Amino acid sequence: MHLLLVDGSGYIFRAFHALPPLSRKSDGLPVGCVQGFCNMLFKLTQDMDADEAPTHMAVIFDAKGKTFRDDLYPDYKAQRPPAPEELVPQFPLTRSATRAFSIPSIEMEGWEADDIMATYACMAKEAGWKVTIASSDKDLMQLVEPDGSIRLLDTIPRPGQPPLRWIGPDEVFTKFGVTPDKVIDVQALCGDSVDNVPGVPGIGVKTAAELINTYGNLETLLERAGEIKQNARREKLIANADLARISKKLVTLEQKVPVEIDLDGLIRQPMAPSALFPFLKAMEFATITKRLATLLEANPDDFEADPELKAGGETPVPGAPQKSSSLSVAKAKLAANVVPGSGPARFAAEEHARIKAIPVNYDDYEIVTTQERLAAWVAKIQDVGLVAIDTETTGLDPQTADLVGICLSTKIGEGCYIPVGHALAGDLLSGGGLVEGQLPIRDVLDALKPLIESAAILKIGQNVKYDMEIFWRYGISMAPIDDTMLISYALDGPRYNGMDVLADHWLSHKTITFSELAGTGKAQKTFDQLEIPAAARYAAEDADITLRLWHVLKPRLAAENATTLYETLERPLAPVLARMEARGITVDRQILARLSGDFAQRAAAFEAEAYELAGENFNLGSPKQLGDILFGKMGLEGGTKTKTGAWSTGADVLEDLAAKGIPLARTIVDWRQLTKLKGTYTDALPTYMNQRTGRVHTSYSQASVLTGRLSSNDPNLQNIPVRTSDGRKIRTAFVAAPGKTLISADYSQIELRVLAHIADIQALKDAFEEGLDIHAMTASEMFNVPVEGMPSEVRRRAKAINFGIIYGISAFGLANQLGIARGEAGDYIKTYFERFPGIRDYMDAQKVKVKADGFVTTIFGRKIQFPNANSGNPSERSFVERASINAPIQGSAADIIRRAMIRMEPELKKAGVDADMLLQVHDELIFEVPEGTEGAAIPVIKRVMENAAEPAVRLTVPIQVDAHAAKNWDEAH
DNA sequence: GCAAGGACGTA
DNA sequence: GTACGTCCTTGCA
Repeated sequence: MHLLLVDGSGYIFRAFHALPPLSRKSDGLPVGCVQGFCNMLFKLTQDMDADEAPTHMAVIFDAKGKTFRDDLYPDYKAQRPPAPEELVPQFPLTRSATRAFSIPSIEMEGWEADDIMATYACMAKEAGWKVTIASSDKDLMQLVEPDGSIRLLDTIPRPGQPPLRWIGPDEVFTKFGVTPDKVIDVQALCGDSVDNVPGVPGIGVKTAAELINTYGNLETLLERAGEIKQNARREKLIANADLARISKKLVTLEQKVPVEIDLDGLIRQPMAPSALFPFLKAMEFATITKRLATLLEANPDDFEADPELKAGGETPVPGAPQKSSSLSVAKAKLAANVVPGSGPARFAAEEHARIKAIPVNYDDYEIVTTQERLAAWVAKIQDVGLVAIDTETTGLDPQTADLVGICLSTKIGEGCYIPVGHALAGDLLSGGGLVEGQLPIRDVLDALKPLIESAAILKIGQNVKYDMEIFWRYGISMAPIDDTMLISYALDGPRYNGMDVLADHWLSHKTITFSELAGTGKAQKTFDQLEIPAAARYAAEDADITLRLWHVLKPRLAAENATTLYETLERPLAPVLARMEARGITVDRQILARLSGDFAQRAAAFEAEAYELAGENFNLGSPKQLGDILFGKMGLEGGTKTKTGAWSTGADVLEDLAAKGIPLARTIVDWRQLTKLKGTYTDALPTYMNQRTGRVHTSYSQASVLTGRLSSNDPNLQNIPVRTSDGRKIRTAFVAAPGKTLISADYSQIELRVLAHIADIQALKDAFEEGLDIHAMTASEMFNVPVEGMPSEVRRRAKAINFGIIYGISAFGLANQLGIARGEAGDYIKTYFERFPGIRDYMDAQKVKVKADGFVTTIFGRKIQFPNANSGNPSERSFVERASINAPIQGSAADIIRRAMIRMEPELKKAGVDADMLLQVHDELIFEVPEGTEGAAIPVIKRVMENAAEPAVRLTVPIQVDAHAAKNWDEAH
């Protein structure tokens, strides 16, 4: 891995003096630095590609406003004159240029670009990467590493010198007379007149280097200053020791900036003509446009100049002066870049309108059946550098379905289908033959494999995890990818899941449905049984529509500030989940079979008993029949109705009846438990065992939960019983493979900790800091009883209240949960709010926010939308209030474990630990490791999970993970 | 054959 | 009181 950081702000200032001035022809806007900047980006990527191509890249800018250095030393950078007028409009333009080149542009309020670069360099170094910083700023020289793993690259053009000049340890020594690690000590002494760092008056670089080399470091020097022979020098040092110390703080770069995008988010993206040329055209940079057109094999004439940026662009800005110089108009317009409805948002809206207007024409799709046409498609994909791709298979389970065809699209309106597995009709015995005219599957995969695995070609899909797993079974690793389903999820949540819904909503296009093609129910055909021409229309449409959706949705990420979420929390997780699904977990069939028998017998006994008690036979599984018997025939009191008017026979109702001495109620409860365990688990799980792997492979849905959690299905392995002893027996059937051991690692009280952090509740934070029993502590605070010897009932109530808080408490709900009166529950809540007043503030803030904005957010910026926050229906409204209180808590915890999962595999690898992540259950991760290595694996797993929030968010509560190893899940948990 | 409702397993 | 997925029955086609 190789990270390239570009010092954007540093470049602009230096280029301004080094480059000849240049004005845009049509309106005289000064753009010299912008052009130099574009040339530099182009040159950097070209020259470095030839050598050691950076795999990750970002341009870092200074943000406006104060930094910690201003507090440290109010005169810091005080003498700096205001930026020249010609430079001002070029600041935002260089940011636009960065985005046009598809490079992340990063700036953070309160931090200088240097600190952000130091942080990333430090992160990359820790990860064992190479780092190049494109800057010649001497303040960055302290980051240079003696082994060359971090180097600077001077990119300012200078006559008679090569365009790019490396700055390594030798160059640093030439400049400062010391090794890079001592640069800050030298700077502390000699100061810096440009930044107004004081240093020790009268000491320059030479003297400073001499002193530091003699005494080793600044502190030692200051301590032993009295030993210095030269009078003047000695007195100056003693008198100004504090100034030197402050200076050191000023020049020392912060390496722990809480950056929002982690390293993975900086992965290099291919340049997109649709982003690049509108910008370059608006700037009227002819030469570089031509060079990039050649490089990308794109036609700039296909693109219009960005209307926001082009000379005399239309968009009037509210409040902007009507008549003004072109310069101030440009300034005003650029400021409007951040206003919704302009800049990126406008671009996204225009793209949407443009794409939506292109009709779908099924006749334009191609069926590829010859090597020549296959080769032509391969060439086309290589040219364009991106491809929408979709696999058609014999089923929905990526671990068993076989490939039937592949569809591709590189340009909207075009698409092809490559059939490889359509089967001849016929009975089962004569099956196995393929329809003639299809290319051999091996030939097709051999031709496509280099593309699918090429780092230079972006694969775009809808629910790519599925295709990834299919291709993996054919020996192909799909990367890099973009997923329209995940982009949509990052933007809009699970609202428009599914390509048919996305196409309908964004493109107003109704796609061919699979049922239309293959029928429904038992008679539904599998894809291999379809006629190729019909299959091709459906399949090629999928690829074409996916590409259209990508063009519509991707620009919205930047426009709606969801890029970080998508790049750090969604896109990198998909391959991790794909691998977990592919691994599966071993389930002991015999244990389940024995349990099924046991449960069946005991259920039958309860069934007979129920008939006896009811005085008649009826279907115990029918709530309707049961309700009629209990509240009709037996005439019991206290029955409640469900919303459809049926008798309610839930477990809580039956428990109440049982307590009143109705034995039938207890019998039903027991029967239900056993049949539930049998039907949903012990009978069902064996049917999910994969013939090929002998394991059970769940499927995770990454994009269907409102709060950002995952969900698991087919089978759902996130609701395997644990609360009852019969239920836990099912967990003993989840076992480690021979020679392996399972590890279960779970977050302790993660949601309460997240609540303590978000709502800033000092009492809760202190309790977690001290490692107290949080429910007992709550009980002690609320009921004024000591934790020592606390009755379990008291603790139980406090626990229920804590959970209630997380769920957006109501007196009604708490009363139900605890079986107490509404009034009493209301008193509890009141007491709680009095003891922890911050909680009420948090809750009120969420309610206000959801009504005003229609969404709330997690600490990582995930938006959770509530479209009916202002519903006219009061119960719906209070439902949204409770959900808006819960969502940031549940969602932030979900984001934390997602981050842990994304980092887990590389960190295990780095630590030399062989461990396979198998399952996720919201706050728990299950691993499989070779027997005897659990001692090595557990500390790494705990470290990654406990530090998962950083560096994006520094939590103000400790995070605790408990991990255990055992042969089965029950014992490991 | 399918959708809705009820019930219940998990965090 | 939050967030899910699955099984079963029921009622309508």
